[in-house]
Amino acid sequence: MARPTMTDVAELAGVSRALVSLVMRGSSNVSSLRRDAVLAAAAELGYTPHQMARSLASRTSTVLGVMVSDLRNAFFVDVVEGIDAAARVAGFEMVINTGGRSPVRERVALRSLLSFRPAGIVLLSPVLSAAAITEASGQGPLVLVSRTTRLSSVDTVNDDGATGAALAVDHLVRLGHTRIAHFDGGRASVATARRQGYTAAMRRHGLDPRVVASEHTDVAGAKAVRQVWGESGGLPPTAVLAGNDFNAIGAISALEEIGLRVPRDVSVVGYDNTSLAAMGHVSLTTIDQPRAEVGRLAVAALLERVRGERDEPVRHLLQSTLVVRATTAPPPP
Amino acid sequence: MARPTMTDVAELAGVSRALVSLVMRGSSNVSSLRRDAVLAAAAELGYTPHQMARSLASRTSTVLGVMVSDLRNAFFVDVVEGIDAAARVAGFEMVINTGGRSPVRERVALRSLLSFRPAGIVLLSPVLSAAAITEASGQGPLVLVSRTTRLSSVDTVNDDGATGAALAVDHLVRLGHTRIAHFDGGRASVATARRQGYTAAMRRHGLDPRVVASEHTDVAGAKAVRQVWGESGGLPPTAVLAGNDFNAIGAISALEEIGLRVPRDVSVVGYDNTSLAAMGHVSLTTIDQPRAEVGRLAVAALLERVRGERDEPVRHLLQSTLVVRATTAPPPP
DNA sequence: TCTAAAGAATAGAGCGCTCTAATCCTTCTC
DNA sequence: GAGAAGGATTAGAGCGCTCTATTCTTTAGA
Repeated sequence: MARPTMTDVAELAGVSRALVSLVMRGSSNVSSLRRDAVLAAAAELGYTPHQMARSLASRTSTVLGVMVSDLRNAFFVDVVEGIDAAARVAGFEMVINTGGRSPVRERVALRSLLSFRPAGIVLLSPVLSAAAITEASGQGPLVLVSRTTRLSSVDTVNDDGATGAALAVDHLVRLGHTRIAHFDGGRASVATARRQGYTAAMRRHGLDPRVVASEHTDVAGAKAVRQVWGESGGLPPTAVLAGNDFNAIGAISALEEIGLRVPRDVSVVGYDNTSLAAMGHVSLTTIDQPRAEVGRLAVAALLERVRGERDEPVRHLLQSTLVVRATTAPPPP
Repeated sequence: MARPTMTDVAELAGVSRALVSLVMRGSSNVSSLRRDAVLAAAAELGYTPHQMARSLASRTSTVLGVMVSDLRNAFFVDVVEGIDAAARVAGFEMVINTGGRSPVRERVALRSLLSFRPAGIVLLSPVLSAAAITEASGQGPLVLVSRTTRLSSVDTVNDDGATGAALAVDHLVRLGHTRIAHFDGGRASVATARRQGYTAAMRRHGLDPRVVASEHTDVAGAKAVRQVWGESGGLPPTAVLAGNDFNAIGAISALEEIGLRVPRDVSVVGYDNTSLAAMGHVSLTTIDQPRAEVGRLAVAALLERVRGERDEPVRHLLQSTLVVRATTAPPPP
């Protein structure tokens, strides 16, 4: 009942264990006679190589570890799919782990991933401490997605949040808006670039930036709306650039609750173009990041390090695009 | 630069490798003197046990493999979180893999998972062939979530879709609806129970069931609406029980497009209570499954098998609850 | 016919760990 | 002070595989 091992296959095929190993690894220096015998024996026994024993003996790994800070964020899931596709093409297998946006849990998850001695690690928007990242980077190639670092042993893949935010501002200005608020992403690692891009773009247009503290959740988006429109004095914005799509959805709900129509009274732009934004019922104007490409680049960077083709860090900065849907329109007269 | 091994720690601490092994496994038969020395040495070298070598030698595994058919479905993600939490408590680590709703990819993913010789496997709503499941179940404990089987070597955790659907019908009937349609989930494995529950509940109320072929996507939901309301002859339904939340969202969009208001003109009920449904902007009446509980039960079932505490299959059928939000109301007069 | 070279197959050590059995200390008892 | 008992420690084999030599075949060349 025990699972068959290489020795079992070797015995059945009447060859040595080493030959079985060669066949399983697809070596060309094997006569087709023996190869067929080995494959037949393996099939008969239902033998499949023991991945762990294999990587232990070869001191190599075909595993790419991926730590996702938050699986509930559709953006990350799309990146994961990109990673998976690229990894499969390269003959690697992806193994995911999640940290639930908690530094402690992320640390545990990362440690668990590392205990498999993977060929490399991708951290998706980790909230981990820089120290933990430094430590992990000593164990092998490491790529950071949606987070920056100064470590030269670590590669990064980020979207150009500054340009993306500027795209949104330009779009709104073109529609005629002048009072455009930004709901900030708070401690999210991508928030800084977006905020700076927004502020710079507003200045460029000769407009006053207005950054409202918020977070990347729908609850926070709703709260920010109630705060801004609840204030007395000053004219309220006619447009909002939310920190991400979730925040935008929350904002829209809250706006409609206080009797404002989107986009007739207020325009709203999201960020990330999650599947949520695309749904007919929502139809959110938003900024799209090439998510599959993010995953692909992360894997590519990792593999370059794995193969020792590169030592210097690479910093990918991906261009975003504007996706116009139904939540933006000219401001009310 | 090579990663430290047990031998390095043993030498630095001035003890045998076996003793280091005992300390790392937390054995109580070690003097605190030696234990401290070993731990100090391990800390100094930055040693962490090599999980693969460990499980190879012990012929055991602390890995629970999880194959998720579709990470984009928030429902599964919630179950995964439940699995993760339960696994961690039991001292196991979860490793995820995804099959992208393709039988071929799922097969690859499952094989990859199995090559790690995990302690057990959870398949989340797989579209895999029954043959592949049978084969995998020979390799170790296997739990199926959101899919049924007759295999006695496999445990299952499902929600009671029939009762859940009945809950929705009862709610709508109570509001006064009599023409209630059901948008079927097609080939999704949970669709059958929901459909049967709907049909039975309608009959129980003396109403005519009306099942519309659809799928578990928003596009399909919209299409079903256009089909039903595009028909000439007969009165259209005043309420829809969608196959799941995505389908419901699509249906709502399409209804609004053809000028019908939800819930004033038509009531819509979803299924799964995904985070989507809870968002203010959507606020969907839906059926809630205890997702974290699903994950917990799956892990529990797995561990009972791992520990050899049980041989007969267990079939969990979880009760759902109705969550009333803003998409259901009495029918128009 | 003999030898060299290339190709095919294998022996055996070792990857980093666990586990069994054996050995080494203490301490306790009479 | 001898022997038993029991806890602490270690030696060494082995998990399922890969990898470096090494050996065995075969074929080609002179």
